[in-house]
Amino acid sequence: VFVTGATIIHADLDAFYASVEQRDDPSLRRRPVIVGTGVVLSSSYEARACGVRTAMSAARARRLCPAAVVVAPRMSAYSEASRAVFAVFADTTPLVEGLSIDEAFLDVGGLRRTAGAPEEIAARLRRAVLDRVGLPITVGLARTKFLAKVASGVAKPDGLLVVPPGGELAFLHPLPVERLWGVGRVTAARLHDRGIVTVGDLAGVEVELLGTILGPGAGNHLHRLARGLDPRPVEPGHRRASVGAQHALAGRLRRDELDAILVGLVDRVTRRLRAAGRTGRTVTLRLRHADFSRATRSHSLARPTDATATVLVAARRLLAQAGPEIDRRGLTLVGVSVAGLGGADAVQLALPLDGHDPRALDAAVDGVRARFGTGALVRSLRSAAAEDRAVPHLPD
DNA sequence: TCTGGGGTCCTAGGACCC
DNA sequence: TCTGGGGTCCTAGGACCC
Repeated sequence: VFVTGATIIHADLDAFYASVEQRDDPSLRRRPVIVGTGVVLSSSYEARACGVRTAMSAARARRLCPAAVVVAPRMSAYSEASRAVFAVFADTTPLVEGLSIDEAFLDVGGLRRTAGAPEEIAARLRRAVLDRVGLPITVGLARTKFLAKVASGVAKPDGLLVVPPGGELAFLHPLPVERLWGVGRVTAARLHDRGIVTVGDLAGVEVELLGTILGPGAGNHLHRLARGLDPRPVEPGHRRASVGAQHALAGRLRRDELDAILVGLVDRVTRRLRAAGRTGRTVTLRLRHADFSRATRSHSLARPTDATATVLVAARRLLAQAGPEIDRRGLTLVGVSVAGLGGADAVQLALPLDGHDPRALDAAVDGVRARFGTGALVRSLRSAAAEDRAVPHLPD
């Protein structure tokens, strides 16, 4: 058996949005802070002490915590803080896999000679994020991604927890099943019904029985996790697979108001696609009814697109298709997303290079990038590939 | 308790293909 | 005419995550 040390870090900023607010406004420090005026998007640990939780209505949060300061979210400030933190990650190791705006996996194996032991790297990373960005961050260190993630969850806030190799099951088995990544309200209730409360209980259940409770896929997955088995490597360069926007509605709307909202959503999504140099094929309309039931309608285009008009036509058709259901049940949320995204990687692979002067191609590519940015470069490469031309046209 | 906005992954049936 | 075995893609729903 080949035993390796714990080299995978899960780094997770504490109460991210609320911490950015406390960093930027000293009067908020050490006070309960709630971010979000409709529902709670994030809350400081001082607010959590009163029982405030994410996704709770802001009204209830105020009742629980009358002393709290409620602030409107500032998404651009959070994006900027996220970029700064990911820059610290990138200075630590090239093997960074972002999971969301405020968390990532880092593989620090192989850095022992240049950067020291993983424990030292982890401690230094926490200090660097605090010094350079001014935000508290919790780090879990373990042999697998899953265990590192569980460790950071247990160590929060402002903590560092190492799961020593060989000590994985002793760490894992006393924990409640809710700690497992992928066990939410529904799965936890199903497990509790059968007396499965801890991860150790879960590990003791036959995988076949677990399959009958949760379905074979989820049963197999959780059974492996409960025994500490998770071979997934840290994969840098993960790209998002969809781009969406949604809007919650208050009360009944006229048709033209609904269409105006739809246009706004499609515009937001396609702008973001174009800014990222991405295109997508599958347009999905997301609906929530007055009784909070949900529905989706989707359509796959013949070709990927980032064009507002193309996506809007598809979205309007899907909305018309859902019309009768909307009339019956009312509508409280509408969303549009585009998935099946292609990008630079796929385009580069599709470029025909045989028989062409690679220097001329490089010069053209560099020219587009320098003058028009990466997004325009990707689009021109894509159109070149689609028409089987080696050298992309420069955009107007 | 009364529910925002952004995502990921899995399952399952049906159409269609070889 | 009816049929096996293997596969992909599309659509819809649902659980889950931050």
